[in-house]
Amino acid sequence: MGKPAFLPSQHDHQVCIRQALANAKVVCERNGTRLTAQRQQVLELIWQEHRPIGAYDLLEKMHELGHKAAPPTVYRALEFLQENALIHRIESLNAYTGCNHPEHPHASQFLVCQQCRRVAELECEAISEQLSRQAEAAGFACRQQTVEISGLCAECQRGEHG
Amino acid sequence: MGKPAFLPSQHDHQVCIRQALANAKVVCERNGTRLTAQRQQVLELIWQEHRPIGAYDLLEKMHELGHKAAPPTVYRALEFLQENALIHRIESLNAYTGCNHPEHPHASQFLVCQQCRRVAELECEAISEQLSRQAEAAGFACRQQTVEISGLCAECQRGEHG
DNA sequence: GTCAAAGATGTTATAGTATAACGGTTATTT
DNA sequence: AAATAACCGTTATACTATAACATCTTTGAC
Ligand SMILES: [Zn+2]
Ligand SMILES: [Zn+2]
Ligand SMILES: [Zn+2]
Ligand SMILES: [Zn+2]
Repeated sequence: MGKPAFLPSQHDHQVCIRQALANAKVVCERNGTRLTAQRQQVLELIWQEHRPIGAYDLLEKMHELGHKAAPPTVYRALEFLQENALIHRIESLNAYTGCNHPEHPHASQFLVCQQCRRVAELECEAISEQLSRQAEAAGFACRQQTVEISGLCAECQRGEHG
Repeated sequence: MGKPAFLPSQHDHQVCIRQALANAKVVCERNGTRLTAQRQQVLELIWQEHRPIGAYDLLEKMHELGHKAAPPTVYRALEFLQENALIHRIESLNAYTGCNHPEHPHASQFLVCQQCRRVAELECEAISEQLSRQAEAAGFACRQQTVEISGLCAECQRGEHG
């Protein structure tokens, strides 16, 4: 039994952040890409919570930290982080969230809570393979999967988030 | 064996359009909603091709037809058509496409060709149920599924679209 | 038929998301 | 050190979507 998809609200999130940064360094080293201070800052801001965050909210947080950046700055960092599989874009929210297992390629499925807006990343091969199979049955060559499920997380079903 | 997911480029698309309009009338009647001239025009424009179309492209087409509309006009029509399950929004494209079976509720999966930009709508219960099951296993109450697969359709794999 | 309520549309302005283009700086390689 | 490539700053602009308020139309009750 692995980790639950949604970690409890009260988990030690500093561990998540530290792990994410450590992973990022390894991944970039392996990829021969540069995790510059700016890119790392954006990644850290994304990992502040298990909630996707929009580009302009990131921008605002950077301003609060005294880093006067313009939109292209944050979009470039986002592009880099996506290319290095360190973050995912949640299409249904126009927002970005940290990847849980950036060290290996994978197709994810996202559970998006409509109440608390937290996101959980599933990595269910049965689903991704079934999708690929159905696509191939239609003669379609699958390149990328976007799977996002909206609903209510367990805590929100119990009314723990108002 | 039902229809193929992607109809051949050369099929008689007038049949698709007529069928879509006939379906729309039935659905709205049943729902007690009004398919006004404007809403019908937007639906027709969406059904001009099996390609998702953006709101502002719709707007432009309406202008070409002499209908001087502003963005809220088209967005309202899109909202109505979505509420009546006559169209779907493709999140990964910010675009809209006609629904193939608006007469019954369903969870769809979309195949989006990156080359010719056509879209096919699958309605595979095995997939939607497996997604629901996985979500529930994580304690998540599933309300809506967004499943979009990017890749190459059969014709484009054969180089038929440049 | 009249009238009130609800629904639909028109209009203007603005919010939110993303990229183009160009120039300058920093890091890496030769 | 010079050449190259990668990265970053800056300005402007494109693209997507909604807020707010006025007007018109349809519907249903009386
Ligand atoms: Zn955490
Ligand atoms: Zn929640
Ligand atoms: Zn057709
Ligand atoms: Zn194609």
